[in-house]
Amino acid sequence: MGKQQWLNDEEQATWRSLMLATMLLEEALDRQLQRDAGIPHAYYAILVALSETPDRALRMSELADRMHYSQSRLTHAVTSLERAGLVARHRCPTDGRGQVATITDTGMTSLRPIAAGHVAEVRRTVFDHLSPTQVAQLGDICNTLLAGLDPLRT
Amino acid sequence: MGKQQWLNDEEQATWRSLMLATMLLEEALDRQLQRDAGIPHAYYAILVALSETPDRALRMSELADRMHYSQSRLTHAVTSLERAGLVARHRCPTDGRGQVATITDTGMTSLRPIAAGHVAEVRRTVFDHLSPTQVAQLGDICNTLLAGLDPLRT
DNA sequence: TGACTTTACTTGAACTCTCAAGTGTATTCT
DNA sequence: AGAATACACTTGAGAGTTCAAGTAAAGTCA
Repeated sequence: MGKQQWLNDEEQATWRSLMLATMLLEEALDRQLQRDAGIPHAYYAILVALSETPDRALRMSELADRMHYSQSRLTHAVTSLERAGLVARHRCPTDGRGQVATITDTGMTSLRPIAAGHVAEVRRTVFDHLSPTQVAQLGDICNTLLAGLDPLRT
Repeated sequence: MGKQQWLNDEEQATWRSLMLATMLLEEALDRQLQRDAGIPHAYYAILVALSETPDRALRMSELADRMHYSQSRLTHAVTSLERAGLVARHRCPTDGRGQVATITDTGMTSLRPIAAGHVAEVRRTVFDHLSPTQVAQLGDICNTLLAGLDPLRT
C-alpha cells in the first residue's frame, strides 16, 4: 500500500555502489590526511573553514553550524587541534558564554601543503575519473539530496 | 606541473555538495538504525550479508572481504553482535585457524522489520528525490569511481 | 621431520564521535 | 531586581574504528 517496501533492481545496484564508493572514498581521504598530516578529514575541514574566514576566527557555535557538526563534536575536535597548536581558543568579548576559535599562524603555515596533498588525493580518486558532464550530474544529484537532508538549506 | 593543483569552480561546488550529502546521509542512516534497532549501519550490513548467504554463515575472512572491512573491525563487530545474540561464532571444521560467523535465528527474526525500516529511510532520504535517470547516472558515476577506489574489482 | 614463513584471527590502546548531563552566562518576564 | 528560562559551551562515559602487536594453526622447504 502507498509506498513500495523494497528497492527495485536498478535502485538496489545503485545503492550498493553508492554505499561502497562513499565508504572507500572516505577511507582514502582519511588515510591520506592521517598519513601525511596526522589529522583526520573532519579536522582538516575545520582548519579549512577557519582559514577561509576573513579574520581566521569563528565563534564555536557558528563554526559548528557551518560544518554541520554537533557542538560536542566540535569541542572535542578543537580541543585536539589546540593541543596540536593549529588552533587557539579565546573568550568571546561580546558574549561571556562564547568562545572564539582561531587558526594559528602555525596552522596556516601547515595548511598549505596539507591542502595540496589533499586536493591531489581528491583529483586522483574522483575528478580524474569523471567527465565534466558527470561532475555536473553528480553536483545536481547531491544538491537534490541535500534539499531533503539538510533542512537548514534555503 | 602536469596536473593542475586546485579544483575549478564547478568541481569545487560538486565536491562540497558531495561531502556534505554523504555525511548527512550516513548520519541519517546511522541515527535511524540506532534508534529503531540499536545497531549502527555497519553492523546492520553484516547481518544482511550473512542473511543473504545460502547457509547463513561465512568465514570471518570471507565476510571481511565482502564487506571491505578490516579483519580487526570485523572481529570487534562480530564480538558485539554475538553479545547481542544476533550472530554466533564457531570454529571452522576444515581450518583450525578459521572461525565461521552465523546469523542466529534471533538475528534472522530481528532482521526483517529492521530491514523494512532501513529501506524506508533509504527511500525517504534518497530514492524519493531522484528520477530514474538520476538513479542511473548516480549508479554509473559510483561504478566509475569504484573502478579506481577498489582494486579488488574486476 | 623440524625450522621458517604465511595465514587467520584476536587483543588492547589510542582516537573520534555520540549522547546525556553539567557549568556558567545571557535573556526574559513579572 | 529576582526568578525562571534559554543559550553556549564543556565534560565524561560508552561505542566503533584503526593500528600495531600478539597468538595459534597451516603451509613450505631443506
